[in-house]
Amino acid sequence: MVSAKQTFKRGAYLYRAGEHFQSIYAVRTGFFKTATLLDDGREQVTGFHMMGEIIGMDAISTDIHPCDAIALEDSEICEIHFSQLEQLSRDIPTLQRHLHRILSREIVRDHGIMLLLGSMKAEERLAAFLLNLSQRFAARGYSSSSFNLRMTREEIGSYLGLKLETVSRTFSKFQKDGLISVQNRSIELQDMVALKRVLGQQGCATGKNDRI
Amino acid sequence: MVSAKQTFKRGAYLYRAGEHFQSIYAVRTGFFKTATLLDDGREQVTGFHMMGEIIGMDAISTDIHPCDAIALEDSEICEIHFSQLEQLSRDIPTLQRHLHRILSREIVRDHGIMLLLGSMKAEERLAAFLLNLSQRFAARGYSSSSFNLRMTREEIGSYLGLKLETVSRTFSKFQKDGLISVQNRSIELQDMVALKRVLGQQGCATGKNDRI
DNA sequence: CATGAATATTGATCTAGATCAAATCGCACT
DNA sequence: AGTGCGATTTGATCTAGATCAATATTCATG
Repeated sequence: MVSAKQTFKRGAYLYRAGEHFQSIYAVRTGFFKTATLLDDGREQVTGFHMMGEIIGMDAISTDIHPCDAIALEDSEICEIHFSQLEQLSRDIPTLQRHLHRILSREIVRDHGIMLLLGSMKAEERLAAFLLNLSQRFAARGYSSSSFNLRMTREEIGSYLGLKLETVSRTFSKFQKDGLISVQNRSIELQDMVALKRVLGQQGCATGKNDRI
Repeated sequence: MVSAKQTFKRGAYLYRAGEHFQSIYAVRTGFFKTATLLDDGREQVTGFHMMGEIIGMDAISTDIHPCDAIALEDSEICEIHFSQLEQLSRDIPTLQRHLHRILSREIVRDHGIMLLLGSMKAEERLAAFLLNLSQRFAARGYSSSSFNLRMTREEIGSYLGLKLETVSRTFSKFQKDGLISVQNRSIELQDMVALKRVLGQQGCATGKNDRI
């Protein structure tokens, strides 16, 4: 069911929008983005995916991938043949339950982003984004306060519903205020409490910084 | 597995955020909204649900409902006991596949809203919203051009990431331009082609008007 | 190592939509 | 039918973030 690891160079497509669906993919190492190409040529980023996360579940409904998945750094993935997974999960209830939880978790994650896009302002969105990355790195045994962004300001902006200039300016402001230290793609969270306070300040989902 | 129909008066809760998860629900008649109550008391609407649609799938991942589900008019629902559904879907591959498609469709739907919230402007969002409702009514055998909104301007705004005044103003503008006719909750789409053109105009997901 | 193309920063200005405010309308309930 | 509250509309103003623009930095490539 799970095929051997495959490697993808930075910039390589794991799959493309429109391709037939056959498998979901587990990121083993590296970093991916998923994105939809809009008619006018711009792209909308729908997610960033790191080690241990599953991509491709949005294709189950139509058997066609609705978005592209692109490696943001050299990466390894495990292909999971979906009908074999379904077959197996018929015999192993625990696996079945696990699959359903993973599908549902994706829905919850998306609701969190809808919340962010629908009700937070720029600083809150960036703070939520950084804290979410931090927490995911921490869960994988990496530093929660110091990491490298794998994506451009434009990709962050697309994901958060902001323009790249706004992303850049907000990073600069956070740095000026001593919340973080940025130089290019390298980020250090210097005052996580204050970052959480940015999130929690006004008219938004407080305390729910695991929302993304 | 499927219990007898239950009825809910307008305003009644089908379930509340924080409650233990046991079942998903199929809307038989009527109209529901799902919403998360934010810490500051405001609510973020995450979806509107009509006849034939399934609610509650976001609770599978944690066994706790992350949002409220509230009837917007007198409604009937069918409760589907989820572990019984899982049990049954082990024996009936077609059912299993169907369940997976439904879960995945919810993910795709959410990605559509993320797209809308992240890259469309007010008029485009409203046009997408109206066309989506229209298409869902049509699919159920109701008029695609004339229907009643079950929700307030504020709820529409919360769903679309707009303030209620903006929703109202945009409806008025559409009416002035002859695209629709509104009086209170009753809507008539008078020029669907033009509405689609609003959607498809600038820097947004054109032609993908089934996106919501 | 040089060169050019992405990527990022920063400033100046503009605008869509938020906010504040005030009528008006419509519906539920006595 | 009257009453009162929530929902809606519309106007006036304000502002966060978009847009336009110029420069600086980083990185891939021959």
